[in-house]
Amino acid sequence: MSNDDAMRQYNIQNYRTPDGYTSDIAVFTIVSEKTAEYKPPSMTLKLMLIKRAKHNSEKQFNIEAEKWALPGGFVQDDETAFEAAGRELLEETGVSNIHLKQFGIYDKPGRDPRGWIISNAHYAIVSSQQLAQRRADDDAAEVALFSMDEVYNLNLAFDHREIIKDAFAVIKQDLLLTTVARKFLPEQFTYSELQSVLLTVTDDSAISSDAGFARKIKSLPFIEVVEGQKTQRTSKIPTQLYRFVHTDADIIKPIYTARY
Amino acid sequence: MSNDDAMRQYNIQNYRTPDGYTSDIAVFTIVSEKTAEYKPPSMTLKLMLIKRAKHNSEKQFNIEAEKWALPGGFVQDDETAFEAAGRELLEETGVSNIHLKQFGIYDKPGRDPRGWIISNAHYAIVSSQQLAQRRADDDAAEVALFSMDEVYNLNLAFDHREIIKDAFAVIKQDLLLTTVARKFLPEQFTYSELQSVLLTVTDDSAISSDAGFARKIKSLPFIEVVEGQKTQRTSKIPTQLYRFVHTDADIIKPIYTARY
DNA sequence: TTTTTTAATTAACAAATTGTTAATTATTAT
DNA sequence: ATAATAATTAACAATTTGTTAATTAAAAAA
Repeated sequence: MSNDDAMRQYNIQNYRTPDGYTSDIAVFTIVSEKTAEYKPPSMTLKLMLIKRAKHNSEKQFNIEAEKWALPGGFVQDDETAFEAAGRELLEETGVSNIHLKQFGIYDKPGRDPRGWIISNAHYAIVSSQQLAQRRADDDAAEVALFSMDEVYNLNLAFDHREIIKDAFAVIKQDLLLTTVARKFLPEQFTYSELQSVLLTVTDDSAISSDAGFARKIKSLPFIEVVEGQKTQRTSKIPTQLYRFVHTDADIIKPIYTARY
Repeated sequence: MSNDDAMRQYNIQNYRTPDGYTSDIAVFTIVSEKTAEYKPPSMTLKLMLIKRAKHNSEKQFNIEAEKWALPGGFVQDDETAFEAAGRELLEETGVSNIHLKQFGIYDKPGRDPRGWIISNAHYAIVSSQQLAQRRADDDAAEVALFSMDEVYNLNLAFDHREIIKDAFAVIKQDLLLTTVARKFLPEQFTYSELQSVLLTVTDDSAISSDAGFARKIKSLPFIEVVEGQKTQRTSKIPTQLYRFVHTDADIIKPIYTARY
């Protein structure tokens, strides 16, 4: 029997099929507040949300209108949800070539009043400079950035509160267990800039200690000194620049061999 | 506008919707070969696969027949894929109350010749004792366990080669970065039993060193000594038993504070 | 009964790393 | 010239690791 035969055979079965497949994106950025010249920045991790418009482009009332929501939309039949996330991020914010990672599926029956709709959730890392050029599209009345604390006081659409909670947990974990922090930093960075990024998600004393972290960064196998490159953007004294080593293999340090 | 209105409005849109939503499960087990009395076991991580039958229960030719595949099936509209995974695992192997975790989505257009079918992949951890009582159902002609090496020589259905590759990477990571190893062990275990589980996915010398690991296990905050409990199942000399501490909070040890 | 064998455990100790506080450096601002 | 300050290094005790060897307790063999 050919696959076509099998397909026809499958079609006669009376399974109900999903009413839609959406791709949602938790867009993270780090807002770097420069308190003064020659000072390391103070960073805050923020999530971009859109306020769903009252009406859609055809002047009809929108579902879950006027609630805050993750950007996203329906996946087309010629693309993956990952590709859809990239496309929608471009439509929504005008940015491309963004770090994207799939992190969860939301498929609880009844989660979307429009029917059986499966949401595939991703997170994105966008620099605040890139986001500054964002533009709202038809469906998005308003765009804003919220800190972790602020998000939980909002009126959120669908099950986006749960998705956002998971997104924060995943980005926190990834920032500490992978080298994804590089996506929040320029190609070359100082120890205090990397430290600031990590301190947005942890208060580990081994990371917050300046002397300790400045000593440790030099022995990390996935970071290298950029010889002869210094900057004065974080202090009066010219400061050493570092970069992440290009490597595909990810580091796994077992919890069984760590110090406690 | 009510949600019902919005729903009607949505329905008139002409998006194509998926033709199916499936839940697949990578069932892992550790086969413990007892080489002799009073010896620690030698363990191998194995994946359970089913050989797709030539015909289905209605005597029709099966799609991707006679290839090896992950167990799984269509998600129903009144359940999540996670729940479907549990249900299918019960139908397929007769085991319930199994550790399950969602790890990936496979949605590339054309991945399934039957149409636009989205696969939600999970891994399960089942003891080999539980699997021993497995039973094949109508769709599964044959069931077998394969080591990581063996799997890659098989003729695998759909895109299951890719899913399995990811499943092995995820279970390896989880075994080393979480306490999920407990699911492969009895409630109380010796240091060498835990060590054997970990050595199925790593050759880290800090774990393979007996003296080192036996010393280290006593200082891990998520493992505790079971006072006064000893066993002789791994050696002539009565050996201390340990257990995982009950805790929900997961341990995150940054790669930035590890030793290299 | 004595000896051998073996996994678990402890001991021992040098080497490496960390935690911590203080000192030094290089530059800007006053 | 002096004060201020982030980065960096120094200093050193405390902790942890890597490593090898010794010890323990029970079973098996002689």
